[in-house]
Amino acid sequence: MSKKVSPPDVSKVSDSEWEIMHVLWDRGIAPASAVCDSLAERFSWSPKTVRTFLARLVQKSIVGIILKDGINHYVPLIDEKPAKSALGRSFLQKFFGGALPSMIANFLNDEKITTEELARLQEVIEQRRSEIENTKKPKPNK
Amino acid sequence: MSKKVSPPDVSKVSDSEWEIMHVLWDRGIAPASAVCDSLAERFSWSPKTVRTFLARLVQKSIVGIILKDGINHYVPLIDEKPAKSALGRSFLQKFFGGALPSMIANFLNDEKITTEELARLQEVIEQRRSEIENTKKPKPNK
DNA sequence: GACAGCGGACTACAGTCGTAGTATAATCAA
DNA sequence: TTGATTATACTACGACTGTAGTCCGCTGTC
Repeated sequence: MSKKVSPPDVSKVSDSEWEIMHVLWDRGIAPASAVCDSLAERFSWSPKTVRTFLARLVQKSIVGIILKDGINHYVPLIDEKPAKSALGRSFLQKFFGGALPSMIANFLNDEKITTEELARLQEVIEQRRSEIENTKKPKPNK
Repeated sequence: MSKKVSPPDVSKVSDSEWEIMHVLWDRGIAPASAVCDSLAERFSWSPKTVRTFLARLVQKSIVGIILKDGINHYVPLIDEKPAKSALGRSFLQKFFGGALPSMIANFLNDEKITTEELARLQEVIEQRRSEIENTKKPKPNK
């Protein structure tokens, strides 16, 4: 019956741990050494440090371990999109009282944004809008 | 000469401290007791706790103290919009590689968003778009 | 078969955060 | 004036974070 033991809570994940998650989401599964390699480009963390983060993520049930060829391989236990959505919602709530347009306006205001990007934004929104329209009344009259 | 001693760094402010900032931004200036009152609606923090947060914000040069009528009044030393922008950019960078459309799409996807909100979003974007158009060529031909 | 290195589990340690308690000085009420 | 309240400053303390170090067992190499 898929009883939820302890629903992984994204709010427990620290900044550095998210960096680990990005790598794991990218690779799907990876041994610690590969995670270290991926991060080496952007951070100068000791492998020990990376392993500590991995261990903490495992403890938090955000990452799982699969033993393969005698060494630990790490896999994300939470999906990327839902996690980002949750974080986004939380951020939105915390700083803009949950009002998406208000947040967007803030982003648009001080960003050096191009009209092309704005056009892309409008596309995205327009598309979503029509999606909603279609699901709202799948068949106009049955 | 307005020499910047230590530029207040928004990344140093913790979650709880931001709640204090919201109140101070709202009120402009307030004694600790008023801050406590404002927060009492949404949190059950002891006044001691609130004062600790205030003190920490002062130490971080995010909030200033003005002595008035013999008691401390607290004032924000950073503006609301720039602070939120900085936080927004940082969030955007951390989770969406800085790609605004990508973030927006994420928000739109799993939110129970209304067509009204989408319409408002389009308005905001359209407005920003025409603003850019106008600044780009203030006078079509001079 | 003894040592060098790698991976893994456990330990360390200072700084930050959430959440107050204590001590002290000034203030108000009776 | 004395006792109660309040404001301010200082202290406390456990959990979480960043950043490793230690110890131990296995493996491959002379």
